[in-house]
Amino acid sequence: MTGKRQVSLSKFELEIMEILWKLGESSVREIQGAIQERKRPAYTTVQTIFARLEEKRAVRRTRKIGNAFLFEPLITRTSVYRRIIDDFLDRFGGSGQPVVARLLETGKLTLEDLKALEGSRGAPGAETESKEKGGRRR
Amino acid sequence: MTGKRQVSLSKFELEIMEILWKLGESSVREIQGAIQERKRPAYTTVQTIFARLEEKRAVRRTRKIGNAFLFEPLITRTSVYRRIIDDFLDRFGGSGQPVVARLLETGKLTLEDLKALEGSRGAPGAETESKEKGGRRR
DNA sequence: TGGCTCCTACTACATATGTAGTATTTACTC
DNA sequence: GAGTAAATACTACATATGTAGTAGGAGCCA
Repeated sequence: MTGKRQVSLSKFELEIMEILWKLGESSVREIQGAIQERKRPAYTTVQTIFARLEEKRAVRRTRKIGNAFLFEPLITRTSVYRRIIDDFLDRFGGSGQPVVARLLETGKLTLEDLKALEGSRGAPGAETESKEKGGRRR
Repeated sequence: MTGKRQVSLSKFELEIMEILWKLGESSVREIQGAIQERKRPAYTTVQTIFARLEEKRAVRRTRKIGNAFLFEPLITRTSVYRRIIDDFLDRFGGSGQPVVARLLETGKLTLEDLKALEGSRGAPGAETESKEKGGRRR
């Protein structure tokens, strides 16, 4: 492989990326506006994050509308998830058991989810990537 | 509740705590010695971490042996796990699905684990706390 | 008691991250 | 073309974290 170095995103960077993945090509203003009002940071703060995301090669400028740039993601949500999850699991000595236990405990994961996952297990091509549609609850 | 504020530990701090939970009351030297040689940091580095863990009320000094202090954990492994896992899940909008998918994908979680977890689900008192004995593989 | 060794207390410093201000520049409107 | 609004580019700064050096005190051995 040529480039494709594993980017690691901070919490806030990830939030910005989530919105960008959802909205697609967007301006800083649009992204900022899409953040929940309660936690909406200053415009320049979002801008700073974009600058950092550019450095990390996570996004790039596509074109200019008026005097504002539009950005688009350069990395997939799945690849980022992978990285974060793997990093995370490392901290637990590699076993996912406690994680899943906690997931069930808090209801973040249901038995139906488990069943579904068990079923898809081993089906070639049924990678995480194909599951991105999964409804996100909260 | 009086105190018991949620402590958040950094990656390295957690590693130190893991060793301390395993060995119980220990000196800085013992902890440092227990770290894999390949990644063993300077003695004073471990000491610095202990100072920070003290500030965070995660450990405390018990007594002195020779001119060295002994430390013991003040927080449980489970409570820390809870915190880390919850923080982590927050980043995913709350759904654990992709996490478990990735766990299965990498083999960090087996179908047997899932089955076991499914079984224990709903059994009152069968909280994560009671599972700390679970063998950690790596 | 004089050293030598080991430990503790402090200080230091780079990088990452959250957060935002200021100075310039760019575009559009008259 | 001049004015104004909005973006960009650059700078700044606090906190967290990884990492370790240095100075000075405590114990122990001869």
